[in-house]
Amino acid sequence: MAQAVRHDAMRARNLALVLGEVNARGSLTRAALAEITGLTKTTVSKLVADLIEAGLVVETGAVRDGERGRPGVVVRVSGEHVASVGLEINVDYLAVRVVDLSRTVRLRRTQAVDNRFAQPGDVVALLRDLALKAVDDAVDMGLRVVGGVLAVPGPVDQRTGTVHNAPNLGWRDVPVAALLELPFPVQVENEANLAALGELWFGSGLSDFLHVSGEIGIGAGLVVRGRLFQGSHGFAGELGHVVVSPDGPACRCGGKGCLEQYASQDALAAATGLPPGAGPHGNGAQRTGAQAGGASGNGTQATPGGTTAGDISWIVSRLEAGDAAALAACERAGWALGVALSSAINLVDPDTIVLGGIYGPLFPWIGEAVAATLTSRLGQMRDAVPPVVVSRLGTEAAALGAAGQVIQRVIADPAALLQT
Amino acid sequence: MAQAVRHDAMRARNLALVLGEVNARGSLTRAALAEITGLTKTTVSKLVADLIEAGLVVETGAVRDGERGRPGVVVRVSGEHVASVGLEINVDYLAVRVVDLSRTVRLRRTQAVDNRFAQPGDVVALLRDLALKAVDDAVDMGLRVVGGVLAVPGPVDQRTGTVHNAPNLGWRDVPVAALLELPFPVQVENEANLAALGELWFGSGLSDFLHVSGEIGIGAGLVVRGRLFQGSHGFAGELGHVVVSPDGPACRCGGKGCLEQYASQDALAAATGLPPGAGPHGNGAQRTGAQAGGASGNGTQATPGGTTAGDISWIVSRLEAGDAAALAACERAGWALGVALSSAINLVDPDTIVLGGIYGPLFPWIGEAVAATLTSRLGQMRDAVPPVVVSRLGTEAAALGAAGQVIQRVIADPAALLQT
DNA sequence: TGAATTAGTCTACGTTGTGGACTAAATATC
DNA sequence: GATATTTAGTCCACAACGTAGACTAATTCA
Repeated sequence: MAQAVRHDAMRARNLALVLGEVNARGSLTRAALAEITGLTKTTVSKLVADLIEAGLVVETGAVRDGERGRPGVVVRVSGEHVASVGLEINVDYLAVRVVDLSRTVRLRRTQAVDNRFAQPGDVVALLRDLALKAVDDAVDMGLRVVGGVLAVPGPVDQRTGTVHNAPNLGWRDVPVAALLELPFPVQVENEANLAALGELWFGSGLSDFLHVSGEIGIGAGLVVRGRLFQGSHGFAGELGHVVVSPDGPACRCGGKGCLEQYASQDALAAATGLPPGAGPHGNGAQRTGAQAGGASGNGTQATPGGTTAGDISWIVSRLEAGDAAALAACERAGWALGVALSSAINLVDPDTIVLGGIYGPLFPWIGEAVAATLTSRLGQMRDAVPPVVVSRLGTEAAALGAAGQVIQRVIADPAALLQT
Repeated sequence: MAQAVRHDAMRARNLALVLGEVNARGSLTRAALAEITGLTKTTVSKLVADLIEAGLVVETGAVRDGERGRPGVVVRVSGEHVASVGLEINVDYLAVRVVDLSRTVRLRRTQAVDNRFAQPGDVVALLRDLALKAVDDAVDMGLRVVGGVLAVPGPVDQRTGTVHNAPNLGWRDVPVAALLELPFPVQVENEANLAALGELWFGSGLSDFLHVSGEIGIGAGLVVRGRLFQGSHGFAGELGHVVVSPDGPACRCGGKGCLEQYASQDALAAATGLPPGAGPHGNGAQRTGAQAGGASGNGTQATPGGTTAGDISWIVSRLEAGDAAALAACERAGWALGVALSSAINLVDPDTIVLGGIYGPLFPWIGEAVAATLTSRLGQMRDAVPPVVVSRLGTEAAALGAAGQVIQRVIADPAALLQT
């Protein structure tokens, strides 16, 4: 529910307003800030002084010149003091990113591991080591890490920081946030949502889009006017289980003909001719063992062994070689993605479709089929069919979005930081 | 973009907070308000005094008693002064509702007309007459009408108050808001969205749901935490064109196998055996003529003549008589609705599904099929499949939601009203 | 009848933004 | 090169609003 506004809340709000404008426009003089915000020069000066004292903003020596009159002193967001960590647990790697307040990536660390062979506790312990090392390095750079967010491939209970169900990791009800016990608050979020936020803050500059994360599963994150849409329980965006064909192949979710059966990494690998559990990495027996250790309910899946990230480069190599099966698989996946997206567009009305994850490398072979399907299904009713574009961010998107979310929170409420 | 907070904005916010609590909890003493809002008794008293002076709130003689100590004076939202009008243009009727600030419906007026035989200008002129008469009556009751909202069956450009495309009326780019020229601001909105808001404010008391409006077309409105989700351009909720079967019957939208082809009023009437254009009202020749005057692009539809509201009671009578074709049509419609809703649930994660419009009278024959389809498609992945319930509001939902939206705006920002 | 308890008002005060005067630092003009 | 003009930023008296706690009012309990 809404909160009472007292003088301190008024101040907090105006601090956020000023910092937000500095953040959005790069660098500004106090005079320009007064003009934009509608506050008086006096007030803006006081607010900026507070922000400078807190180390969130710096005066650059540079002054705005050219016009006549006294030149203003330009301020910009300072990346020298405050930072956040973005963490990611995925099927075949762990990732840590440190991002400063000016949204500069200060540290990138990715470690390849096969998490399907490991217990949740071990995975989290390894991630914890990586995170603590990264924080140490950040401190050496003079940065203060104020918080972190962890991306996991599956739906999450945000309140408790528990991973509800991550089928590709074989996790069920794992209290990751508690297990991590880092020296700052850590929030846990669905990878697909964070990848969308990564695209928002580190991508092409759009602020209204549906971001599709193609991985072992297929998730999506909807950003409307710069804000993530989460649904009633935070489980929105399960694009992978949108119906493509109501009597199509059975899916692990219990439905039939879900998008994942046509366009997930596993489906593409199988259709291209990769034998189940016989990809470039590991072997079938080992994998099955790992799965039995954790996952359940995957019995109905077409490729019970699952695939690894290496498989996607194998598929790309087949496509580049002109392999007919691979090309046909992409054509079909593109069509299915188009069908599912046409439902999504009718329901949530996104401005643009951004394809990320495996659809990045596969874009040359599926982009056109997706766009063509959308045009044929939507073109008659609408003035404009949402354009389909590819994300520039690779597998980084989720970890960057995770780090960015903490930064976003500081920008949106700098007063919370001043008090401590 | 966010706005600067000055003293007046602080006050406006706190006025809204107090009024909002009074509105939400029915009636409260100043002391209770101070407790709930966290404001001091002094401040609450001042705010309440302003609200009383503006006529938005009244002291009821009644006092809260039972406990010891001085009894408090209870205040509640006053329905005696401020009111709004909800307007609706639909295929076969015009509706006007006057609702006061306490959300009591003060005036109901519905006029049956066949708007497919009329020019937009004539329809709007008739509605204008109805609205002005209703406003006169409201004034006689001592009410001041502060605004209105108009519900139309189709997507709308809210900024300009233009109906983009209402296929069932045969309207295209009609500037309704301008044509209406009522003596207060009127906003135009999609009927499906307003029906969802009607359900929110006048229905079963839920604040998280997807409301499905079954009519000639099928629309939906998503309410999350008491707020309507609109999408990037305000066109979200087009459930009627969600894919049920990608190679199903052609739809006027250009797609194939859209939900409307299975579960719209027209589809049900046709499947029950109503010959195209030969329903209880009018005849085929007349209808075709009316359609040619306005609509276009309906050539591929199964029942080009369309149906009228009377047809739904005809279908219900067939169902009550045990007609096999009608029962099968409902079974199929329920299944299709379930398939489309399973996609919607995966994408937007609603808490509850509320079926309204024609699905109200049809609920006994389709409710179970919808729920069963949802359970079979979603049950394995989720702890809980959203329950499917029926709306208590009949055809009134949209007009009530329209009126309610103005009331909601006053509650959310009473200060805006005080200034005038 | 008086003590206890709770509701609401009154008054001095603190915090924050405002508006206009004032100082500072640049360019334009003669 | 001196002076006018223009724009940036600071200073100070003031106004708006919420706060805190004393105070009055109205009820129940003993």
